[in-house]
Amino acid sequence: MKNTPKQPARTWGPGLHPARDETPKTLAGRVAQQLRQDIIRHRLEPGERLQFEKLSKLYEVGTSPLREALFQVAAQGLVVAEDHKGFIVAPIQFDEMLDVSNLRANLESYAIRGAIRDGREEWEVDLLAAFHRLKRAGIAVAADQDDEDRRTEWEDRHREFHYALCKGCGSPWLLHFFDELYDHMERYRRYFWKYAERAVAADSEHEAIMKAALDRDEERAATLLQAHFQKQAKLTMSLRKKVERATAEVS
Amino acid sequence: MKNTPKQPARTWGPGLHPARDETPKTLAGRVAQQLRQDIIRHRLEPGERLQFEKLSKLYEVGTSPLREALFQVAAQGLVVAEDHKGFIVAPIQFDEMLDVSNLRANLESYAIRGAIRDGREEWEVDLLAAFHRLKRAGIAVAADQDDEDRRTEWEDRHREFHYALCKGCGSPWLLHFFDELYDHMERYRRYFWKYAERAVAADSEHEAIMKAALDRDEERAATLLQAHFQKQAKLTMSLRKKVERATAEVS
DNA sequence: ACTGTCAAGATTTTCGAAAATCGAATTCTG
DNA sequence: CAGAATTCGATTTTCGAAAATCTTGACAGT
Repeated sequence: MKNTPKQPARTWGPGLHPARDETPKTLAGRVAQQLRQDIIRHRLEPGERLQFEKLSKLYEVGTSPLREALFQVAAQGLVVAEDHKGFIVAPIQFDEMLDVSNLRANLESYAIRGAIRDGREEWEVDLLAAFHRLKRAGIAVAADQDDEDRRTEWEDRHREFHYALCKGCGSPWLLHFFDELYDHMERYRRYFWKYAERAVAADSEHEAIMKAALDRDEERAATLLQAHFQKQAKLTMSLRKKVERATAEVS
Repeated sequence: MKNTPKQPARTWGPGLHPARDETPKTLAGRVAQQLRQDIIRHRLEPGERLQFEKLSKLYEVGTSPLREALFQVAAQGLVVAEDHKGFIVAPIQFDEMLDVSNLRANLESYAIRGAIRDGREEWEVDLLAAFHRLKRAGIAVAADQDDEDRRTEWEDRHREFHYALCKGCGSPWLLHFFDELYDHMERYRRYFWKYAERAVAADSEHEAIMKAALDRDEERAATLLQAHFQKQAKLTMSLRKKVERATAEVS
């Protein structure tokens, strides 16, 4: 028996995904993560120019890893690259936000249907746990609306809850797209924090969706999820006007 | 009136997309395109290790642009990166192919519905033109099944046809995902060319879909599109077995 | 006053060598 | 002899400087 398989002996990497949780061992990777965070959290302003000299000092790395990091984040759309002109933080565009929201609605509906059909017990358990954590975080936020850390905590739990909903579908590509889209959505949500007086908890909606999912009721779950997104979209649209007035004053 | 808008004066890049057609002005970008092509067209084998020295000679560039190119393509999933271990060409995984196919079915259905609702006359015209070109390319392929160039031509037209279907939906993000997924799908399709005796033209299906779209019949168009994908999936599943037998013999 | 050309300055992109990391073979230890 | 620690060669990653490109502003011509 000859040992010459066409595929390499060890099935190297995963199919995809840098695996969200594990920290990169390389400088470029670490900088990429920091960049993502700094953009989503608005430490870097939308449309801001990202010059190598500045970033090099800020993150304390040379140009090579910095450049690689920028390309990684650019592939995700959080920064925009133009040849020989440099990089900028992706500008805020409300139309894009709507686009992202709509796509998420479609994608997550599709995912939840798949999960309800194929999801195993592990999926159910994880989902339940994720909701529990989301609920607790929601209570904490309600207690003090202005606590940045609590909102961040809630934001993380919120992501994990939606992720848990989708996870059972067993589609790596879908989960990959989920990650990309969610980052953008979070950026927009945080952008609104500055203008919205109160956080919209909507935990009851989340609970209803979860219950439908655990009941294995495809139609109900998908419908509720769609409604969830639609409501959110309407809310942000109304905020949009407020923001546009506010920014109009500035200029 | 003070000139200090928060957003930069010129609305720099587009929201997204390196714009498929235009050739990059930078070495890194060019190499990235070549890499994509070489992977999709199987000039580089699935699972093959991509060492800097080799690629550096092959593409005649230094390590910096090469590295950047690899990251760009890795973000797309055509190569897999692992820290301090290097890059490999993404392995062929039939499960992934199914995943990609299913997601495409969902995404393109969603897109075509949007296009039928919102698509303007320009969309209709482009779609018609795309189909015409696809048809001609199909005839050329039928005349000589083994002509590599004709199959490539058909493949390009096929992509453009499906793209034209989706384009009217006006969702940049969806079109972005379309691009990513299609590249992978094409790679798998080309992989099968080695094992399939005859190309499956299925132009009649394409025509039916187009007509439904031009009739602005959402349901019919979406249903036909879904069926189109389902049929394709079944076909490839049967080929899969054949391929697995063939590769089993090799090892 | 308007337009186009050209040089200077600033910035990005690329190269080539140095540093860091990994995997495997080798040596040391119990 | 088994298992842990170590050294070595190969490869990736990073740095710093050189080359290429773009932008700005001055200047000349119409």
